Amino acid sequence: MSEVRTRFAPSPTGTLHIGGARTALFNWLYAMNKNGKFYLRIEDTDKLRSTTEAINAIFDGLKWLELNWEKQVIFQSQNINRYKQIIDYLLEINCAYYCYASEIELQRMKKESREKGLIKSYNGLWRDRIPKAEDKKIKPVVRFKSPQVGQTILNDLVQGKVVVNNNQLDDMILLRSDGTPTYTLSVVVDDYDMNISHIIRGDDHLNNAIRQINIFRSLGWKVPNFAHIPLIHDSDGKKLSKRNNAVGVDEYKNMGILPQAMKNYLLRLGWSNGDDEIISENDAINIFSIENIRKAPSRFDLKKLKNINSYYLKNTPQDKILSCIYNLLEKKYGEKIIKDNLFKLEYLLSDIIERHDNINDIFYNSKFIFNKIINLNNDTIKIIKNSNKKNIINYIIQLKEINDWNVNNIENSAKSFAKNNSLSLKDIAMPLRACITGSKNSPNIFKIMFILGQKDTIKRIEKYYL
RNA sequence: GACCCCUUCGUCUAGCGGUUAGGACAACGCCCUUUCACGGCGUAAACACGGGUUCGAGUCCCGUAGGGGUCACCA
Repeated sequence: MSEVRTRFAPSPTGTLHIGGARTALFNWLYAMNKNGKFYLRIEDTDKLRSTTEAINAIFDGLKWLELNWEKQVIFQSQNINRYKQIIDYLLEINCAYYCYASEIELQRMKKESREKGLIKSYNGLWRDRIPKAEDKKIKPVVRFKSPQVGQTILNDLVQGKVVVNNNQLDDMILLRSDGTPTYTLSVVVDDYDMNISHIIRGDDHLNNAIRQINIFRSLGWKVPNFAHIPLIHDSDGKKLSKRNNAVGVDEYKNMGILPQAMKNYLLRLGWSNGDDEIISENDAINIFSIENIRKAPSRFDLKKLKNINSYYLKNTPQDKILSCIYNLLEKKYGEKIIKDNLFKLEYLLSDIIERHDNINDIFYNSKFIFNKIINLNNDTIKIIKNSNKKNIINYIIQLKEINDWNVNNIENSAKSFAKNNSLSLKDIAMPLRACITGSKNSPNIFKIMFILGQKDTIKRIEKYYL
């Protein structure tokens, strides 16, 4: 069997779209599964819309997801001459022709066919026509001679057998009037030149596949395997749009999602292996199969992504998570403050991770460790206001008497104080939490007091109780 | 409108002719508990509809309805 080669071929018009990321993932997994190769091709034939920022965004997104592509990246803009050469050949073998139809004529044709309920918008006017001198005032396009009788059959690896009557096929444009080749043609040429064995892409390309198959055949080239995967929808069942959704992978990165979680989530969207939910990268490579891709589109669910993220957060080595947070801390605090207090974060990290489902929240809820001054919010103001001041002041005295400052002693002191004063532990713990962390939620407050140290702890309490 | 594709709990899905229709997320409840989480236990929740085929249909076939995609000198 020949080598499996897949490709991800985005057009660089924005960020790496989440749907594109999944397409890339599937292509990558399939190639890895078959011990094949995964290529990246930038479809930048539309120079107006393609930007270098967008190209870099694609690189960055794929790198973040660790979907490694073959070193050689193909840029379609660099293959223009090759495409033209193929178009010339198609012209030569009478599989393509010049079309001199004017814009007005084209519009009329389109209108007519709409009225008749036809799918074609071009009626083949110039198929067998020889241009007169006056026709040549118009810069022609080159059109493909689509077969007009019979059927074109696509045996799609996901969609199954798709049959289209050829009388519905348009003579699509291969070369624009400005002399640049179109997507439909470039894709075919590149996929052939790159020796792509499996084309895995969104099913919005399903109709294109039928047309492209005919180009492959005209050229006498072997038609690759197609797998058209369903699109990802938003929570309303519509195509994901920027308007209501975070659509770029960079947005999820900034949200504090781990790439492993993103990949795991994307993998399970439309693909499954029994009841497996958490799938390691190695397992994914081993068990991935196109047969298990569903045909129906699936909706994007941020809650589930976050749930998976929290799983990966808990199961990723802590130093890795620490380095993610470190980047955020560095922007907020100087290096010195971080250095002096990092051991405290390290001590509390697993307790903090347990409480949150993304890096940002972990960072946000670690700030009390580094902040010199603890500010209160509405919740904590209320807690302190409703607490018994005298009790806390008395408790501070007891705190000062602790000789061996460790978690057990601190906790026991609070418990015995509560007991001796007929209070519940909550009556002590909550006010402490409020003035020590500035929040009504936190990890075990006694662990926090321990790692902050006796002096700082008492200082923080006294700020609001003296 | 035409063509193509799709349809199991709210969501992601298992199921490949005989199941009390399973799991996960979310929701809700209880337990644990200094808070929030984690964890544990539990509740509620689905085969779009109508015809066939069959002893038997979520599973096969045909309609209907609904949803999606495509109909560019964009990719």
